[in-house]
Amino acid sequence: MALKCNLKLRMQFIDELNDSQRSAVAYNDGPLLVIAGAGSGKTRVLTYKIAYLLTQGIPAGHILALTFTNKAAREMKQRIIRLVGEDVARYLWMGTFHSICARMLRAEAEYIGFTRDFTIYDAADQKSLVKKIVKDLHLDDKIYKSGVVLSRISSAKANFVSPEQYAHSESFAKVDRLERLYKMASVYAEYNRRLKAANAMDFDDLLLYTVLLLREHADVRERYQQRFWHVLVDEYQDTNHTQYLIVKLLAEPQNHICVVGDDAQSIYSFRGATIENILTFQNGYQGAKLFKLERNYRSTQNIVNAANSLIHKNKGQIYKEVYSEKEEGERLHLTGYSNDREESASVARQILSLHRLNKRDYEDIAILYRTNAQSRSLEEEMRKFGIPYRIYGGMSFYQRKEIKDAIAYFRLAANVSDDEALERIVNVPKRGIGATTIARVREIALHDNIPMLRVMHNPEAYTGEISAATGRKLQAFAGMIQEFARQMQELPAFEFAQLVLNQSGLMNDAAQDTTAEGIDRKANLEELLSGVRQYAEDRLGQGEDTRITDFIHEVSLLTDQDEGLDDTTSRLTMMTVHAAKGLEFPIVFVVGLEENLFPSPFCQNESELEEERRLLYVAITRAEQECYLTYAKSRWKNGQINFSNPSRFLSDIDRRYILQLSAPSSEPSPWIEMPLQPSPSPRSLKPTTGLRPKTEQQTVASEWKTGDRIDHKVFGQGTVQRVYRENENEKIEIDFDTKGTKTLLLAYAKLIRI
DNA sequence: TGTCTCATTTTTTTT
DNA sequence: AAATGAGACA
Repeated sequence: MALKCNLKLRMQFIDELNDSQRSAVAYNDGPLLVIAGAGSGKTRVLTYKIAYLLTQGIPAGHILALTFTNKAAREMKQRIIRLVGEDVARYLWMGTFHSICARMLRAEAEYIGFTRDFTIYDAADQKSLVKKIVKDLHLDDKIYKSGVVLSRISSAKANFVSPEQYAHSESFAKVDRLERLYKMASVYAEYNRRLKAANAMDFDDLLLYTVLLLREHADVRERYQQRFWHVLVDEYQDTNHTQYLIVKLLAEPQNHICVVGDDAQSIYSFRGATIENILTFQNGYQGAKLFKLERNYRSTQNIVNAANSLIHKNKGQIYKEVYSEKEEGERLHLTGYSNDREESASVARQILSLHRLNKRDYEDIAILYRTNAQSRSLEEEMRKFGIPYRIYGGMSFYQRKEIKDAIAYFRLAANVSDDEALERIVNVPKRGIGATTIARVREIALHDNIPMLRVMHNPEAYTGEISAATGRKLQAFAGMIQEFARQMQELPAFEFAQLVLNQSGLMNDAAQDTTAEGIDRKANLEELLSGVRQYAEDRLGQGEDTRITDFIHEVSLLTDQDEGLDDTTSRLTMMTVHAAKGLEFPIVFVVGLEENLFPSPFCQNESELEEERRLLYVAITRAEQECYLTYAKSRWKNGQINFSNPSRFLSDIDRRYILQLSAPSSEPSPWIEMPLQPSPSPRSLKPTTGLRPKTEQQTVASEWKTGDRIDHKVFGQGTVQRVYRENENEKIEIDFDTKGTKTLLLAYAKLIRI
């Protein structure tokens, strides 16, 4: 068996690796730093490195590989399985820092004063907690804005700075003084205290507590050090100081460590990532060997050269000259438009033309932008032109209100101290427990230092503060949760989820609501149930029944990159540049290349500007064959028109590699007809966030009837032809006088009654 | 307590 | 343009 793998691998060594890649894979004499230029086969090196170690007889369970996304981990594992077979690769420790840390922390929870069912607070939980703290400490919420406070806390945690150290840190205090955040250290301390009281961690805590665990407990540390014979880290340029400490603690004392990264692609410093980790690697690991991968296998020469000319405007990087030996290729196309609508429309038109005339697959095309908000106008134009698309980011399934509510019930049953989950659902569906009551319960809980649920269990103890009538409601709720907590131990995940959705009234509440949203909510809850069932089935055969806690733990670490892409239609991809990291497409459009957008208006100092430049470098180097750059002279932003100049980065790119085009006329090219078929598939359309029913501004199809005159943002004025239902989505068919075409719009299409 | 209306704010990227 | 939050009122 081993021999067979060895042979197989050896053949692929010869076929698929170049000299530098091969040396990096086979080097086994100490710490290893691989600087891998864009498209130079970084993932391939890691994959082969791991496969190589496996064929050397290192058991999979002794190899730890840390990646940036769950998706990257999954894909790498698949590739390794293809090289060495599943039975060899199955036990690899492979995942994001966060998921691996969570796994260790749950196993060792009691060492750090948590239980193994601790909750991971998401961004919404964090925000609501910070708001409460700011209020309780009588601070001004205009100054202590939740976003600002959280980014300060996150930055402290990314640098492994405790609240005590924060209070004495001159560098943190200096920044805080500028923002008048004099009490930041107290807010941070209280925030941590309450997370711990709730048996909860935020994302940064997963890393931070792992360091504490390993540092404070020699027995645990040694156990893991003995488990991980080899530690490999992908995207090392985007790790923060806390992650550096984790890696160091795990890799010692043998330091069989291999990190791979590209300083030119470091784009997460806003999240605490520090390029220092890569720059000083050789100081931290004595005798570390450096390999550089400089040959780009992805893009044409023009694309690589253009990207190089851009990135060379940055100072302070590890010197490397990325080159391509592919064909010269087309120059980058640069086009300016008078406004964002024209930009979107022209991109859509060009994509339609690439598809129809050049026979390009939609799957081969991506549109990248700086901010998620830019997707909206692009989305409208794609629908107008009947181009199938997929948008990453924005609101995902697990962020929908009804799903978060359902999961909050699960969370509370699993962790009765989870006050954020409790506050979320204590009155959903309505139980007559209002804000005043909740505030009182919170106050008591805080004072007695117990979970809110405990207070609700025996309200008689607080007769002065809680009336008997209210007390009964609280007790009923607490009793229900207690019952859930009990059932959770006995029932398998799916049965439990079903029970909770029914007995909590969530499902019923959605079913009663016959508006389009109600129908959607019910469908989503059912989808959640089938998701739970699917999850449980996938894990069956491991012996035990899957519990709901396994499901929530997994879900709380999911990102929208990880969501099911089970449809097979060829679709155009739209995403932020950040989300595109690590991906590649034959054709890439980078839109919105303007001052005050890309680079972002928020960054003022030179180093932040350099990060934006690296971001554009990442964007351009996603392209294999063709790259289109666009900007608009004016753009809608916060309900206002903004005028701006082309991005300064455009002049950083050597003119030799750019083909500047004048904006085409806004009329459609004669050879491209408007599509006859309705474009969007229901799945790809997400309801607008926080859609409120029955307001004047937004409306749903069910509220329209045949003959209504309407005005649509894109299509202009028209008449409603008919309203009907299909696949749980209501559709409305409209005849637009101005265009003379019939078009289908989804229920959530934005319509204005005349 | 719940619902409706009006005013204010928004500044990016995400595990 | 749209989401959030505070205040009025039933």
